Amino acid sequence: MADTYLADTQGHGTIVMTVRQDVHSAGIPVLCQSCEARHRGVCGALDADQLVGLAKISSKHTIEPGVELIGDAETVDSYSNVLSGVVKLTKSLSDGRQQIVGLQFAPDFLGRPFKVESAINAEAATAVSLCSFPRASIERMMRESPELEHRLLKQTLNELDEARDWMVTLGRKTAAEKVASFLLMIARNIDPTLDPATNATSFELPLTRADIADFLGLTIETVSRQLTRLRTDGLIRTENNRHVTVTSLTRLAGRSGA
Amino acid sequence: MADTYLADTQGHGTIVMTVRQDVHSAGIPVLCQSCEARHRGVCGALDADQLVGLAKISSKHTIEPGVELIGDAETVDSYSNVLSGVVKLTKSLSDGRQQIVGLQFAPDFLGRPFKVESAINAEAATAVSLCSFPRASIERMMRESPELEHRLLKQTLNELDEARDWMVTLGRKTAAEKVASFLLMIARNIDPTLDPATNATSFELPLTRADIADFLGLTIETVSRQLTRLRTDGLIRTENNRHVTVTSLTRLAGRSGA
DNA sequence: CAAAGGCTTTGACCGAAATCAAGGCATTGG
DNA sequence: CCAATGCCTTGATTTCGGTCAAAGCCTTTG
Repeated sequence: MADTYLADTQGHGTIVMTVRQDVHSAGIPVLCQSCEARHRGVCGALDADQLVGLAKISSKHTIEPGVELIGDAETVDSYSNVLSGVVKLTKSLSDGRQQIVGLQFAPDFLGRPFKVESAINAEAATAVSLCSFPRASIERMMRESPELEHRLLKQTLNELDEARDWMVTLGRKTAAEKVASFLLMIARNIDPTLDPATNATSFELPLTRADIADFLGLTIETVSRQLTRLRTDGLIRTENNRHVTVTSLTRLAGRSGA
Repeated sequence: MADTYLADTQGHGTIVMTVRQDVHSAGIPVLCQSCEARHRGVCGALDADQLVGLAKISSKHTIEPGVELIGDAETVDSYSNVLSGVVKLTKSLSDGRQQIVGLQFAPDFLGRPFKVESAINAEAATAVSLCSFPRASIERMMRESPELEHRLLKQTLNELDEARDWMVTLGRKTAAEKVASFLLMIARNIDPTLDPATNATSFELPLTRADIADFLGLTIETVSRQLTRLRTDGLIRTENNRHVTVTSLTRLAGRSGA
C-alpha cells in the first residue's frame, strides 16, 4: 500500500511525498521526494508522520562553487542532505597547507552529530543544492527514532571505509597511481552503473586541479603532468580541461589485495 | 543505587559486575568489570540483564605480537573489546606495499558491523588481550538495544575523525612532522593525563620501526633518521629503541588551524 | 661463549615529486 | 579589440625521501 501526502512547505512549494508504509520492515529505502534523497539520506529512516514533520522544517538552498558551508571551529546549527553537486571536506595546517579529507556526493548526509564544533571545513566544490534541517530537530528525531541512528551508523561506517582506502592512496601510491585512483573514484560516484570490467565512461570533473592536488597530497603541477601522461598514453581523453573520458585505469590505480 | 551481580562465566572465573542503574539516563558510562572496558567499549550501553548475558557468552583471549586477528576478505564471526595492548589495522596493495589505517588501544571495540567480509587486516602489534563475543549475539543485541548502536555510532565517528586527521598527516606533512605527530599521538593514547601544555611524558613504543613506517607512509630508514634527528636536537630521549621520553613536540607536529 | 637472527642505525647515491619560472588559453569587462 | 584575470600546462632545477649496502646491537640458542 502506498499513501500520498500533500504538504506546503517553505522552499519546496507544494510537494508530494509518496510513502510506502510496508517497506520499512523489508529494509527497502523509503523514497522522499521532498528532497529527492534516497538510499543513504536520512529520509529513508522515517515514518510517514515524521516525513511530513521533516518537510515542514526543512529548507532548500543552492550554493555557488567556492562558498564555505561550515567553517573550521564554527558552531554547526544545521544538518543537510546533499541533493546535487559535490561538497569537499577539508582540513588545513596553520601554515596554509590543505588536505581534502572527504567528498560528499548526491544523497550524502552532511553534518557531524554529537559535536558542537566542527573540526573540518565544508565547501561547495561545484554548484550545490542542499536540503537543510535545524540541528535540534534532527537530534530530537535521532533520540526518538533508532532507525535514523541506524542509518547514520551505516553511512558513517561507509565514510570510515572510504577514508581508510584513501589513507592507502595517500601513504603508499605513486603520483600516477593517485591520479588514476582519483579519476576512477569520481567515475564510480558519478556513474554508479560503471562496468567494473571495462571501467569506461565519460564525465565532468567536479574539481579543479588545485582541488585534486589537495585531495591527493600532490602539487597542481604534478597533477597536471600526470594527466598529460595519461592522455599521451591513451588511457584518458579530455576536452576543455573538465570533460574526461576514461578507459581502463583499474590496473594503474593499484589493486588492494591480501 | 548500585546493584551487584555475580556470574560464573567461561574465561573469567567468578566475576563481579557492579551496575549502577541510574547512570544510564545520565550518560555516565557503566563500568563493566567483566572486561574492564569503559568509556568507548560496548558494555556501557547495556542494562544489568544484558550484562549478565554478555558475560556468559564472552571469552577472554591473549594474543602474541604479530598474530593476525582478522584477515583481509575473511569472514568475521566475532566482535571484541581490546582490554590491553595495541591492535594495528592494515590494508595492502597487491604488490605488498602496506599501510596501517588505524590503531586500536585499550577500550576500543574491534569489528565492522553490517559487513560479513572484512576489507582490512587486524594484527596484534604488541601482546593483546581481548574479550570476544559471537557475532550473532552482538547483532541481536544491537537490534534490541538502541543505546548500543548509539555507542557504536559515537566510536565510529571518533574513528572517522582520527582517520581524517591522519589523512592530513599522510598527505601534507614532512617526514619530521609525521614522526613527531606519531610520537605525540602514541603519548596521548598511552598517557591520557598528558599535560597539553608541556607534552612531556615517557612510554614504551608499541610499534616497531617497520610498523611506524607503514603507519606514516615512509620507509624504516627515514623513520630511523628522523628519530635520531629528534634525539640529537634534544626533543626526545631513548633507551633500547623502545622506551621514549618526549618533551615538546607540539610545535614540530604541525598544528591544524583555520 | 659463540653463532645466528632480528631489529635498528648510518652512509652513499638516486630519483620522483616539489619548487621556481614562463607561457598558453580561455573568459570577462572596459 | 585589447588588457586583465584565472586556470592550466610545460620546462629547468632542486630537494626530500627512497633505495641499496653495510655494519651495530641486542636477544636467543646450541
